[in-house]
Amino acid sequence: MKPTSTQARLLDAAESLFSERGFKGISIREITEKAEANLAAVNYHFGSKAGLMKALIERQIGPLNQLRIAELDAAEAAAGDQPLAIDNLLRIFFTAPIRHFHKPGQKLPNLLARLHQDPSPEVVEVVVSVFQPIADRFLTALHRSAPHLSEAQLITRAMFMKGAMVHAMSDGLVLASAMTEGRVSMDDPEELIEELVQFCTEGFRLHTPNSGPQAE
Amino acid sequence: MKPTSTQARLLDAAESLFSERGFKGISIREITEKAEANLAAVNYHFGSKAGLMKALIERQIGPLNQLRIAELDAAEAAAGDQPLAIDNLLRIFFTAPIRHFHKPGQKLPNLLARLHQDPSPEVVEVVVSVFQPIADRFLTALHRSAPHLSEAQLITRAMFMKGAMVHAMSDGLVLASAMTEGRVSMDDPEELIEELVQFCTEGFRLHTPNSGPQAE
DNA sequence: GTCTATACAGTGATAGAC
DNA sequence: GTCTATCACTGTATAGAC
Repeated sequence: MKPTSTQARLLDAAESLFSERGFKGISIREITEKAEANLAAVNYHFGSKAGLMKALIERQIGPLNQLRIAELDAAEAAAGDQPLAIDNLLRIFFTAPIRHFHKPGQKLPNLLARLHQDPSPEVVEVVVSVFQPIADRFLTALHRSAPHLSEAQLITRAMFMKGAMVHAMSDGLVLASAMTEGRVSMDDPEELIEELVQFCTEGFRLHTPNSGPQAE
Repeated sequence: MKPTSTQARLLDAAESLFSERGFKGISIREITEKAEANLAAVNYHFGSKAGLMKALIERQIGPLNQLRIAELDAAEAAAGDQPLAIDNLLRIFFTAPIRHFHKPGQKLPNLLARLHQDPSPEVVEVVVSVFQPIADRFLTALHRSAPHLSEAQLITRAMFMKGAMVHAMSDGLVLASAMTEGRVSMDDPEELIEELVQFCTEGFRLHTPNSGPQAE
């Protein structure tokens, strides 16, 4: 099985292996063996193991983020001067990645979830470069859609939202699957999207005092 | 600096090093060097690198979970037959760990967040053994407090909740800090607890149809 | 029991031949 | 573009000192 280029075979092999066992859990010897390439091929084509990971992440996430930004642009154009309703905004944010990744056997979200928490500078650099633009774009829109929140509240709740999404998508959900012993929590992506949209929308709508103990 | 036992020095050194750079990111040699112990000390006292991590996690999390379960027991006893209000239940769940960990320089939550996503069997075993009991306990209570939700909805939203909490606690929040460039989202733990309680309470209260597209 | 030195197979990376 | 040889490093195991 060597119908494709060495680069493509390396990317495919690395994607499935990293997704299964994590970045640090896979050796480039395993990758090159599965891809039927030489040990040095990774460094030749991608510069390093981290470079290979960055390439495969961008291959998957790049188009997805382009799609999300295009949909947000369209929705904002249609709304004119009006800010988007929070649930519409969140639906745009969640739909593309969940539809794309929420399939049986798709393990890349697990890898992404782990990368979001990885402190090594090489990994941080990749994650920031891939997700920074889309995060900025949605935070700005969210700020317009939820003007009742202080900046600290907005960022905090955006963290809650990101945590909920990342967690829900990484099917491994190691604890969850161990906890629930195989009872899948939700297998229809459309249902998961809607649950997540509703859950977070309510959270963003809430208007709470933003500091200190004070009576209502 | 060798006032304490070798075991204690190893635990302290490993905790700070793992928290900074992750489980796989730190070598036994670095740990034993910082602890002024011999390379083989880790394997002698803890059996393996994973055994050392398990010991330090249990040292920190064990008492915290005991406290949470005691508080839940007390609240349920006080409520008699009545299920607890969702916000009270969540407040008990969040308060102890956030008060304990939400301090400047405290990086253990970052490690815990990463461990929750780590696929290696050795790590999964530790995480499950430490968090399974408390997860079961709270899921049961949550089921009583939110009887309007199907089991799939309950588990799904519990995942959202866990994701939000874990994400909010791991201050690194690599993306967040990069995204917001140092603007701390929320430094008062009590404020963070209350934001998280309110955010998730609204999410659990929601009553949505639990399958298929159907008009309201 | 506790600790030490050392050996072993595995890792990512690289220089240089082809 | 590919390959081999080699480097410094990793976690682990064990023999033996105290």
